[in-house]
Amino acid sequence: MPELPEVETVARGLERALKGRRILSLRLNRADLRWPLPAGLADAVQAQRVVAVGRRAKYLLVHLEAGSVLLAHLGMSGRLVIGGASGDGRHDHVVITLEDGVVVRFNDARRFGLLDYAPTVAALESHPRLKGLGPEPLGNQFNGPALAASLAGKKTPLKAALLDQRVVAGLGNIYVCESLYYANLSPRRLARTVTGARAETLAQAIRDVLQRAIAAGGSSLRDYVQATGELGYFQHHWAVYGKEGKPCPGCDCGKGIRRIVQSGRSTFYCARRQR
DNA sequence: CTTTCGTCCTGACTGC
DNA sequence: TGCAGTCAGGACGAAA
Repeated sequence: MPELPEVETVARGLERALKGRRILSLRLNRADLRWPLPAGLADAVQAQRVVAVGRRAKYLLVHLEAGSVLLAHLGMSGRLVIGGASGDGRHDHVVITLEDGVVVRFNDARRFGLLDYAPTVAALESHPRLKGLGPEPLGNQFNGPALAASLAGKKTPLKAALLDQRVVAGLGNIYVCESLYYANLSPRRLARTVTGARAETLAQAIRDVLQRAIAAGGSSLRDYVQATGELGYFQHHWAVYGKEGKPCPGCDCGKGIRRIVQSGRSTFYCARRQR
């Protein structure tokens, strides 16, 4: 489940493999992707050199020399596999061939992911998929007061608010659970009650959790480039996510980590520590 | 306007 | 061993 740290890790690995290389072709293998490729995408990227690979929220941004940008979202199961075929190739929906024999496959069994395109960097800002996204949690715009302002008046549970990409961009179920744990805040708390020092603590917890995860992902970059496409981020150790019934690592309450369902998604938390 | 909910998709897992 | 059933989740659009 790629969230911000995983996408950041992929972006760094991709940049290392693609930067400076020219795209020779982009081939679509199946027409029934959930979000069809933009018309003319293959022609638009043809013969373009990759100048950089970046990230906005959970979107990968492949910057091309003409100033255009190829966007990729990995959804739940999406991967960008560098090199050999991924598995039996059944889910290699898009294959991009570059100079020097470099091949990137957009492989996505569940097809929740997507590719998109912005003709210019200026258009990127107002691209339908990026417009309306909240601040980057690791950027300068994100801090306690900004987070409190976004949560002000919100009657939804804090958990749901943090999953809203308009509030803060790039968090998914895992890192929301982890951040709330380290901030000692209950996922059930009304979002609008998070102000002042609480918002400051939460903003800092979000940044810390993400930075630690990126650091861990960075150490497995070598694995990422392998033909298997494995990222290694499944080996992350979480404090609460997926830990139902396990002891809370931060207190001796004995009741352990609880799992509840909010908005149809699992939430993991310590009911004693998180208030 | 805000908020909630259903939809999509299939591999991995559970239980009989 | 086999098979049916359940679960996971991001983005989006419809409904409330």
